[in-house]
Amino acid sequence: MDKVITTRQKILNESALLFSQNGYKATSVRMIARAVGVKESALYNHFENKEQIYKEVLSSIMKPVFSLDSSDITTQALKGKLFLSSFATKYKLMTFDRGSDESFRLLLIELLQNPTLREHFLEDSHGASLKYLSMAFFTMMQNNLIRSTDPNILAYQFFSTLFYIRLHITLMRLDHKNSNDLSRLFEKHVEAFWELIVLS
Amino acid sequence: MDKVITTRQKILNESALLFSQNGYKATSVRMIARAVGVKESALYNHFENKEQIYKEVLSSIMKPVFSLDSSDITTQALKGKLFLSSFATKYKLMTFDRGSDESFRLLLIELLQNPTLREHFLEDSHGASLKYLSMAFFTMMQNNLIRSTDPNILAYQFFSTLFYIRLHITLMRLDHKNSNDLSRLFEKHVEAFWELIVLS
DNA sequence: GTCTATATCGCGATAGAC
DNA sequence: GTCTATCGCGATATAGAC
Repeated sequence: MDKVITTRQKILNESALLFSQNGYKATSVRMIARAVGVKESALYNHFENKEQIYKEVLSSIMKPVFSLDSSDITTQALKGKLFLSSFATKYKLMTFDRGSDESFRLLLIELLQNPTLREHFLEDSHGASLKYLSMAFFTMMQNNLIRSTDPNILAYQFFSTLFYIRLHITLMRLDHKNSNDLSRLFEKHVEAFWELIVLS
Repeated sequence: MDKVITTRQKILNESALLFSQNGYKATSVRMIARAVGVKESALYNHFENKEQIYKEVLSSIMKPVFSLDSSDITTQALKGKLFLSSFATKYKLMTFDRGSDESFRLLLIELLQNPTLREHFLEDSHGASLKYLSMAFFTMMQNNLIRSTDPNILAYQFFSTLFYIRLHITLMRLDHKNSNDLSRLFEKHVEAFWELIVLS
């Protein structure tokens, strides 16, 4: 049982929440210390300064952009609708992960203000997913599973809807509004999308 | 010719840019004054305080969520692909409007941090557009222009891609990267989407 | 309507006792 | 590793001369 939450870990937890709510500048060291339950000066025993706390929070958030294994993508893609379904489910799980709202909020804010992170996002989360989906759609076309069209556009359309659902859900949850109806959008999206592209 | 830019107007212009770049808290009155070319104290002849500047900037940005005329939506929808095309073009024009990047950036940041604005957005920009598109798709289905499916999902998919393209373009432009290729995504999206839904 | 000068406050960070 | 106390700075905002 490593349920022992160290002060250092508590600082990171509370900071993540506060940074996502207010942004970097508007979150003060005082607020963090207060949330953690120690004095400001105590924070400096665990981190060099405010910026280091922020950087660690950010890096912990950037990681779990879920992994895409391109090695057996052909095999995967041949499953057709099941492939899309499983992709969407991974995305959905990520959306409902604990702390996901804060992560997503912080990611978006940083995306709009931090050039470095912007580059990472466009290459990793966005770029990798699109490439992965494009390949899958291309494979499906070659095997006459789906209609022939531009696989890049298809990937863009499929992915952008997932992203938008996630944004929508996050916004609702920030106000503690019920997002059950929205959560079913993931499945509905896959269902409807497949019906549109499938060769029958 | 009302090309006379008053100090007051210049304050609003420069503030909009700075707020969108840094957020509210991280933008100082000093920075604004400097950008405008006056001393800080002079700002207070035009606005009560920093917050009032911000509020005015925000309200000027919220307005131009482009207008949707639902009165003749049936007539419009019967045009089929042309309808989607014109909707996407309106969205595209908005994206490439002068100052649009800053507006969009500020809108998104506020969306994530300001509950009031969140509600407005979900009802106005998002809600109204989806309702509008749903009605259009429903009409198209009734008139056997497109395949029969859930018009709400269709609207969601069509709109979310437009939104994502806009986000993508905005992110590129923030780094002064070329967005010409991306701008053609609007048309490609309409083209591909129509091909998927059209009844042939 | 702009300036200089200043008041007051909250910020990030450090020193040193325990 | 936490505390109290404090420093120096930059923030918002105001007073009053021009």
